[in-house]
Amino acid sequence: MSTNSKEAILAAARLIAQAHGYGGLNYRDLAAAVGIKAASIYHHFPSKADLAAAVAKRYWEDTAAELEAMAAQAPNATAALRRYPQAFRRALENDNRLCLCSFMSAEVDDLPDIVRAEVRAFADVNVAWLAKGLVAAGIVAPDKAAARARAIFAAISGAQLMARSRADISLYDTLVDSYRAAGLLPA
Amino acid sequence: MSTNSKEAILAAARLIAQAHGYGGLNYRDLAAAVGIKAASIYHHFPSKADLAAAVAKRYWEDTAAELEAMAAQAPNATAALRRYPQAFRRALENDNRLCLCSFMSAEVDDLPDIVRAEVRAFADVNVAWLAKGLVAAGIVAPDKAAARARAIFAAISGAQLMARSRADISLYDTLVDSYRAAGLLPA
DNA sequence: TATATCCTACCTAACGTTTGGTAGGCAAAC
DNA sequence: GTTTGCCTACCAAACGTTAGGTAGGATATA
Repeated sequence: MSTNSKEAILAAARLIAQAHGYGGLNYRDLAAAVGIKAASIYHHFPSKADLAAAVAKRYWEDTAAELEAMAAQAPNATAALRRYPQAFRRALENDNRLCLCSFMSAEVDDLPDIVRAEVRAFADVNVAWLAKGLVAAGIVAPDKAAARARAIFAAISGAQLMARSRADISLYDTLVDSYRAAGLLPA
Repeated sequence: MSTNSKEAILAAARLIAQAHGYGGLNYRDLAAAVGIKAASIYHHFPSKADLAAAVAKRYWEDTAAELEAMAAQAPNATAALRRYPQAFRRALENDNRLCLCSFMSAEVDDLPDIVRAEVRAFADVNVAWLAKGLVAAGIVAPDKAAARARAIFAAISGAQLMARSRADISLYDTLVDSYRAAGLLPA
């Protein structure tokens, strides 16, 4: 259980923070989820801020890898873009959880600086991937790609938030459909 | 200061919850903001859950009144719809705050039932107003108005969340512009 | 080969602080 | 003379964090 514990802490903390936020993440529950004692977490992370920053960093790194894999597997840029909402759907599928960085965006005033930086990196990763895809698919001109990418990211985040508040994953699907029908997402 | 204190508590609690959420709302800071002692809050509200429910209820009541006034003042339904994003912009203008119910939607797992019910009522109020306006403006058919209204509400919520995380109100404006350009909102 | 030293991973126990909430009193208003 | 509004003074529980210790494995020295 050498390096495994650190990874287990990271994974469990992510799940807790996706359901309860940074403020709702506490060492006793986290330790219990991992199967160790609260004080033992300090062997792996010097503080809650460092832990949360590591969790958020890992979160956007995993998301970046997932999006790259999605782009690589799709037959073309349009098909990859069409699958983008699936990435956010998975959090809802996973016990009605929220995107970690949506939750932390709400808590931004109470976040340590190092955590806030990682939360912003998550948005940057998403926007960059979307912008690249929008240009490759010929949907928008390169100079307008970033703005459209941000709009898609924000709208998808909002859809996930609303669906979560009702614990209704089909609501997420119909919201995505509405975005497509309205022309925000490629149909 | 008879009924005034109760109103002052309600108002101060709303501002705190819009910045720090339900979990971040605490009696000592709230009392300090009002200018009384923490224990005195219990004279007006029997518990934190009751206080938060009252705050959320007042929040959607105020929003409903504000939206009705907006509809009444606008020359037509399309003009009223165009002003909808202004309602959410005001929270950002007010020290980069978030919609109370967006924050609480994220915290939904940790909310007392009576609070959760009021949070959902807020979304219902917004969706109903939007749906009515969309039909009146002839933008969508009556049977599709609710779905489109939900999409607009979710997208605007997401835009506010993203803009808040960057403390950048101009980002909110460009997101709204993008929604208009894409066809989600009436241009 | 035996032993001394160090590191890793975790523990128990407690720290000071903050949390929501309670008990009881006191002054003014009705 | 009871109700209203707020107070002081607490409380138990939970919070992030620290101190100090233990068991076992790796490494270096004799």
